[in-house]
Amino acid sequence: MAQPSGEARRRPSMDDVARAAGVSKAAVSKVIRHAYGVSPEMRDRVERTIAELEYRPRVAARVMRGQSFTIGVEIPNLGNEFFTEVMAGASSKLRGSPYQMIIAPGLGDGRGAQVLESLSDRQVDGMIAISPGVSSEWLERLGEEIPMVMLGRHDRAISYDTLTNDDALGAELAVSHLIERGHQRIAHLTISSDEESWPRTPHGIRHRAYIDTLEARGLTPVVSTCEYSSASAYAAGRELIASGQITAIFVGNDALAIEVLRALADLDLTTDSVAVVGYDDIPLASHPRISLTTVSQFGRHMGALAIELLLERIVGGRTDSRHEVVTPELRMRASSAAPAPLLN
Amino acid sequence: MAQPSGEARRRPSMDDVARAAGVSKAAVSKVIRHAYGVSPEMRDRVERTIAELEYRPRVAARVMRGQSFTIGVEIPNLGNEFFTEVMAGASSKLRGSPYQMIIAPGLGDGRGAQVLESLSDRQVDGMIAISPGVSSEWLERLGEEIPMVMLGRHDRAISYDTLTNDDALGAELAVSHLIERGHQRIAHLTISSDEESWPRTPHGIRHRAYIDTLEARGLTPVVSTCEYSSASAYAAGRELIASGQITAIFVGNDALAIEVLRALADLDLTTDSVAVVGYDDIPLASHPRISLTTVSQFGRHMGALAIELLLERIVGGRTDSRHEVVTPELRMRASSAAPAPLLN
DNA sequence: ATGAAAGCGCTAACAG
DNA sequence: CTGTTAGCGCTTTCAT
Repeated sequence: MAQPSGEARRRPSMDDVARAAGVSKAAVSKVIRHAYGVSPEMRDRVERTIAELEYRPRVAARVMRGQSFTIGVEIPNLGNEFFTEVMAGASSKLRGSPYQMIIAPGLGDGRGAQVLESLSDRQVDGMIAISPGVSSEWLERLGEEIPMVMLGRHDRAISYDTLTNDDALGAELAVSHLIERGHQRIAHLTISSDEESWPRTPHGIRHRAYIDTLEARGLTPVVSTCEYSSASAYAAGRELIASGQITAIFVGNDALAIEVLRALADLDLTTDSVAVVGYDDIPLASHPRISLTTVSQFGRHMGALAIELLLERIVGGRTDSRHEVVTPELRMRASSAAPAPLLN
Repeated sequence: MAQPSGEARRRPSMDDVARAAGVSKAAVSKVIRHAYGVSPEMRDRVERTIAELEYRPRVAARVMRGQSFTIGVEIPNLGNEFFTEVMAGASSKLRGSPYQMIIAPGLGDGRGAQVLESLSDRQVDGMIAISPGVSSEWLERLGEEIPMVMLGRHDRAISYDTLTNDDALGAELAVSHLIERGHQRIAHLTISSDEESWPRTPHGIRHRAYIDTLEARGLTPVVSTCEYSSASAYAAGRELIASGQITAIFVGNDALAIEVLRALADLDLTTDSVAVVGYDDIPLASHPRISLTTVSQFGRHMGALAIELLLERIVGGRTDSRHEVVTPELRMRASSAAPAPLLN
């Protein structure tokens, strides 16, 4: 049975293995790194001892001299299925590689930099992040220290890679679709952020494209903003619906759009009264009970692609930056029916 | 502007700070650890230099001597909202503490131990995990090395804490509710696992309670199992519904229940034909389009509680184990209507 | 092919 | 109150 707890057992070190196997630490090190210069017999002996002692190298000690074999991923919000899809894509791409992924959840509001710093303090071999609210100057400096790929940033960085979808196209697809369905009074619900970075964030670009598409058709934009929370999206959506002035809402992303559907239902309305279109195509959007028209940006694929780019830097040694853009696609579902007569 | 990329800048070390400030490393160390024995002037000078050089201690070097100020969390599946709720609760509890949380996503099937090991290799100061598929002997050994709290394990461990909800009660609440609603032919859709551990996993216990509750009322159990995936749950749910032999399904958790709702809708049926009850009360369950009757086990609260238990060990030095049980509550919603006449 | 030794950046005794 | 010193467990030249 287990020993009395509290007496923390010390785990074996490389020295213990070396001693037990009657070889040098260097030999053990070579064996675990699959490095050259070890005879089959030695390898065998060492591996046997490692198994016997259940030895596992400590990452920290390893990091002091070499790599951590760790990829850090910063994710602003665990509750948004789009992000978890990206993680899933990344995770599956990493399978079979010696790299392990750790996720650092965001701290909300403008604290994205803190999370990136803490990942860097851990000396991950590379990182993937989704941090719209960090200045590109700051990121450029971080990118010089550590391989990095940023998702959803439209800046042409030189020290790190970016991976986005064509947000302008996606928003245009969404809005054009509503117009083609016959909608004239289309609102946009988006996430507010600071004036400074806003125009280059995904939401800022979608917003711009929404405005442009409407104006090109001579229609009037109606913009409402909310914070990045279910409650805020619900409230803003409800207000928009209750105004009775619109027949459709293009929402900044699916997670928020689903809150708008909630508000709609709470007002005893359906998407036949007010059409709703989202962005991301999270798995839930295809659920028949939700059936949300949306724009797919292929989250899983983006996650996998991000890992590819990162490994090109880490393993392949690439140092020039790449900027990949994924082409989004419209997913037509039941939430974007043709407009009913205006409520008032 | 940024330097040419590729020329990775070396980040300053404690030595650099000491040199620049004209003091010893020890002094710098004391300042960043807020340790005793530093004069205000020295503290001031060092802090100024730290800010100037933008110095941040490297976690790895720190770990070699002391703590990592990191809490590792193992989560089997990022896509399940219940788990992300637990994370959110944990994360909010950690705010303001010097500890940072990192999440290691599960690798699927029986590879839970691997993730725990890799967290331990990183020498996190403590860890929280949801690993039903790991033997308790193995966990006891790990618990002797590192403070640990396990969620959803019903074993009375001695080297680690456990935190569960009363799964037997929860399942009984769910099944009794269906019986009271008038259902007689109630199926159970659950997640299969190895014979060995199954009876002590949350799903095993819910299954047992389901059987017992039905039999106590003289009703016949109908059990279907699936794997931990949307597709598998969908298929199993669809088959159960198509059989036409049941009027209600108690599903092992909400994520799977939502797939059953999907199958139901795809068969052009509603919960008026086949009632559905889940487990967990994820945020989506309360969405009016879903309105899933379920059993709440207060995920956010559990996450926060897990951190509390862990900090008692890490900071407070507690070494005896605690085993907390949360009392679940039924959440009645529209998905558990009274039964319609049998289909065949 | 193998091992000895230096050192990564920090913390913790211990001296002064 | 401050600085010196000895490691923590690895990787990596560099001899042998």
